[in-house]
Amino acid sequence: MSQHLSEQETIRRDKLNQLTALGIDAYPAPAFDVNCHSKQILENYNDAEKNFQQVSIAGRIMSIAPKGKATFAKIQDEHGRIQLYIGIDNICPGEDKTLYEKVVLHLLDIGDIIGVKGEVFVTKTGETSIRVKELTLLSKALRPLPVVKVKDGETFDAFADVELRYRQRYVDLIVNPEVRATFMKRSKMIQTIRDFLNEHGAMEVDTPVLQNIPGGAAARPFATHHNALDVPFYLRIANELYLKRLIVGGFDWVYEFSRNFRNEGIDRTHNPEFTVLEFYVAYKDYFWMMNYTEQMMEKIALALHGTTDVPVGDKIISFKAPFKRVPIYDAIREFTGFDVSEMDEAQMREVCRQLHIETDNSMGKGKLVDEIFGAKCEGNFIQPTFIIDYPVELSPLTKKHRSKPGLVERFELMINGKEIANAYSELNDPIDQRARFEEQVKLMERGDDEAMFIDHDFLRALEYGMPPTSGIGIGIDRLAMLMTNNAAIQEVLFFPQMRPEKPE
RNA sequence: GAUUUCGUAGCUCAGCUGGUAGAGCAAUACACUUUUAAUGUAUGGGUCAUGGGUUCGAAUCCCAUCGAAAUCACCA
Repeated sequence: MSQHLSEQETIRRDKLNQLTALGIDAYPAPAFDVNCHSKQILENYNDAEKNFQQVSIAGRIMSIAPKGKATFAKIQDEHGRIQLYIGIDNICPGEDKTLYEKVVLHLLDIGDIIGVKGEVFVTKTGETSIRVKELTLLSKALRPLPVVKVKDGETFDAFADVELRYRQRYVDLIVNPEVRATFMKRSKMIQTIRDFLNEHGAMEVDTPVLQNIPGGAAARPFATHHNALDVPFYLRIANELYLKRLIVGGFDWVYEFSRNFRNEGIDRTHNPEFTVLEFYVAYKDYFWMMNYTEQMMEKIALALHGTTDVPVGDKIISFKAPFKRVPIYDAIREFTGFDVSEMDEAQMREVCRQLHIETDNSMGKGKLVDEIFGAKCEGNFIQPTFIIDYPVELSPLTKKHRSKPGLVERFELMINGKEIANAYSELNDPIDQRARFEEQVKLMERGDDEAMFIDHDFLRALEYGMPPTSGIGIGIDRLAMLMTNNAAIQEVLFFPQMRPEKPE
């Protein structure tokens, strides 16, 4: 297959051939022993002590500026950038000046990965640098890297085209340090959560992604097919029903970072695959879960920012526990003036009409409440707020409220006007659960294409007895957006889904 | 899915009401052994997203297609 090459690509391939002709392997096999990183040197070098006199370091050339018989280059390793001073007499002490005159001056490019050995010193202009004594090419780059320059905090020629950045995330990561920082934060966030759960005795588990009956959420699944069994499978939309089976099985606290798949639109807050942390704790209820959740959120904010005040857009969000708790009907009353708590479906439909909210016949009472809340209330909860006590119609897997008829023991955690987590006192009454599933079937018959299927094995599990349990799902990508101050989910996913590109 | 905007050199962009493509960085060559967005001089680099149409003439106007972004709808 022939490939169209740009001028610069052709030149680099020619350089590769020249290197080969000089007997230099552009992709050598031997390990290159690294004994320090850029950051270690920059933070710890002491010019009086003359430490770091035998460093061995590797990285990617980010700039290279020949100045006659000396060349300045900057290499980037995982921890940052450091300047190299490559003097002809340092790397070519003998008669043969080929390495400098040919390789350094003509055959090395921005983007190449090299390993160097040498001593650290400070240049006249005060920049801690490495005087290179040995230089080894470790990998030749055949494509030119975008060259981003920064001066006085101002960035020039930023590699900023979002399509290119997402499709070629590797380039984005090389060239944009703040992108790298976002993903490091995301990783640290997940680590903090995992540590927090493990400290409290939770067990991390794995449950099926391929499911016969996609359950645990209201969403349209991806369908696939298993050839050997000749049966349809669905990619999971949630792992809830499997984790509850494990609670039945006798594990009292299980969690999973669940990659979920939903066959819906893509926009700046939706990717077809996304990550939800779900965990279930036996013998707890949703009040316990609210307490635990706010502690966890506070811990995450502290781990990532060193404070509970987190900047998000032009706002500061305080993750300081405790968070406000607002019953959903109170929220609706506050933002619409209507008390819908005692209304029937027809009255509620009239309220929707007055509020200019579109409804259709597939919507039951619970769905109408959800619509009103979504349209008029949700966006107002900027600071972390638990919205509690949802209508039973909306929550087929949730235990009925201990004292409020028609409601369930459920909360959603709203932050910056978006739902971040959803939790319940789990429904463990198998008779009630069967009735709720049957309600879902009726909704499906009314045309709700997101109503849940009956999962008979899950009912069977409940019939063996599940302890009272509280469970939660936390949108990890959404939380990462908040914690890294990014408005697009694509910014916190390494490889967001996009339409396939045309072949080059 | 709808609407709007965008797609020009490796990257970032300019190119007014149509006259046949330009800058900075990057690249190539030369000079320079402590530079800092290095500098100086010279040079090369483009099926202007793709395919049609209008026109004497299209990067520019029109249509379609592909890709992206924003807003909306649905959802987490």
